[in-house]
Amino acid sequence: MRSKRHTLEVLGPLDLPLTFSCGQAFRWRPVAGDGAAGRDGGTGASGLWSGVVGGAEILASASGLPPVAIQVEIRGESPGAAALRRYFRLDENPREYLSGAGTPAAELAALPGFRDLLGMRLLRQEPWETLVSFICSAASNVRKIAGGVEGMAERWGEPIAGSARRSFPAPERLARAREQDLRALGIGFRAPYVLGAARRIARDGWDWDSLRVAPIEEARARLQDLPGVGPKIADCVLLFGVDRLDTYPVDRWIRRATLELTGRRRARDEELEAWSRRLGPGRGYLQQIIFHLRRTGGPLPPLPSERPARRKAS
DNA sequence: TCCTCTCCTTGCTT
DNA sequence: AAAGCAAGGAGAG
Repeated sequence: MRSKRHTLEVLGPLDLPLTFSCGQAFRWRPVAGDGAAGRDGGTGASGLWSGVVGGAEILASASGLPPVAIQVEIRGESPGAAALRRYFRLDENPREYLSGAGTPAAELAALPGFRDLLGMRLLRQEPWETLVSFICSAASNVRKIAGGVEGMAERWGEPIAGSARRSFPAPERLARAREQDLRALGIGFRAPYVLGAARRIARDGWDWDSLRVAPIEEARARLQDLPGVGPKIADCVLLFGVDRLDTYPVDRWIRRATLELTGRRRARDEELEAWSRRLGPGRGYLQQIIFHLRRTGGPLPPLPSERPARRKAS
């Protein structure tokens, strides 16, 4: 099968390495530099990335100066250029999530380093793969999660024509796996959760589309009914898998960062989530940037509007 | 109902 | 080298 190529024009800033490595997706990896070079040590210095979307391997790279674009080469069943634009969320400009001067979102954007991260694109990923990925994320790290997800694809996924990679296996396929074989991939105590979720969905069916429009509390409750899915993972699935940017997943890093931003010493997760609503409808995207900012840039200063008023000396 | 504690795998870090 | 730690969840108390 001949591979197809597309040039996807980008609205707004774009940082492909950040987009693929920030912890939202787990099947993108740098392609070693081609030819005699090949000495980037897997750092992606060649600028070329390989990922799997549906039944296709996508080779992606960012083209140079404005107009910025993503060059893609597709192997396997092409999802089509329109679907890839959706996947990369190229129809939106991330700056829109900061609109509204004087709002907490705008204050966030003023923090040092924040603007440099606007090239992070929130991918519209496949819900089922997102669910499994984040079930595996419990008390883990990006590297281990990626190993587990890739291992499931290698073992139970469908081959992709013209590619060495495989699609992510459907729930019905994972439901037939043995727990022991899942554990062999290194996902440990999360194996029975993955298996349980796969079996439930394979047996009872699952309507992802209704999660896209359901009231957020109802959507969260439905996901949390699955084994291995609590509040944090439910929110991640909603955010990354069904395009619900009106979620604010609270993990230990976001908890710490949000406490700092609000200038509070302690708060329950629900209170942090309630505060996040002031960040507007794009708070899920902002969460992802805050996460990265907090992990790489140290403590965050309180936002001006949240800073407790200083008492005047009497 | 809500909070806190412990256990659960694995592998890398200190 | 033993202990700590990592994008949590489930179960007990």
